[in-house]
Amino acid sequence: MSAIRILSEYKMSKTNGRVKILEELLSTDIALSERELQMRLEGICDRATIYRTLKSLSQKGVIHKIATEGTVAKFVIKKAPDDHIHFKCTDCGKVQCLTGIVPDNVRLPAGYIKKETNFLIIGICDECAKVL
Amino acid sequence: MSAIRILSEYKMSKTNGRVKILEELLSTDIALSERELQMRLEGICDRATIYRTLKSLSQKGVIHKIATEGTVAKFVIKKAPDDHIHFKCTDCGKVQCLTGIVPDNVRLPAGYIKKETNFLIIGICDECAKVL
DNA sequence: GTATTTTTGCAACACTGTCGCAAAAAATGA
DNA sequence: TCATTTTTTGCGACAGTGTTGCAAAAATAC
Repeated sequence: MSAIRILSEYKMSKTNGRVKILEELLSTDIALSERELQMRLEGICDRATIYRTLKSLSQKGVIHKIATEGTVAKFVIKKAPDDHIHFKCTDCGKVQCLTGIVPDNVRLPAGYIKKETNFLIIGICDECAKVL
Repeated sequence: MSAIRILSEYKMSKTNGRVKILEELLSTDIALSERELQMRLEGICDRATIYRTLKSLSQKGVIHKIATEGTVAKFVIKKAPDDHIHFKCTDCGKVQCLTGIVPDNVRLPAGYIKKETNFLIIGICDECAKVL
């Protein structure tokens, strides 16, 4: 799916900034923060624009917002099914989707309604563990 | 377990602020942010003290730091086993532990090392769902 | 191509969390 | 108990995140 096609689908104007932000997100499996996006885009657009775009895209369900233990939120394209797990490496700092691992047994108690999940495991990724 | 006893156990000085913060956390199942603690403590101590106390307590494993989708971290006394799930209600904003629900099937891929988990389900809690 | 709608960039802002440092409080130990 | 040592506090300053109002600019509609 191309950036432009996604924007069309959700009836969002195809501005330069949005296209570039989406292309950047589409090009990686690693979750990016606003700041990391800004670095990669080399000032193609303003901070506020990036925040606004990320907000729209996550409200429309195109990307997933991940709360990590720090202060910053990170964002990834939604490819995997909804209840998958994210992994944050304390060594290299990368946040990635762990596709294929869906936690079972997460039935909520009676009366609770699920809207969304945010499952994060913090530890050391395979790459960094090799070097240890 | 009393606040003072916990502080003794971890060899932390028993200052007024720390005792009150811990008592507040012990008195509820709902996760609180620094801000919410400050409101409840009515200025008994400084912002910085609350942050420092929360940091120490979570490093020692007395409380659990929960990253919610917003910017703020929330904290609860650790009662339940480590891998339990937290629930955030979008209606009343409360974050609570869901004891008794431990997700199965969360084996990490080869090479990954788990340190900590942060499982959050976002939705509507039983109390708020009743009123809908 | 012009009119309308949407989005941008900028600046300002509120808020979270951290830190250094001097003053204050708690622990130590005779 | 009181003096000494150690730890913690409060304050102010700070860096970073995310949001917002508004005029200018860009994209869409006709």
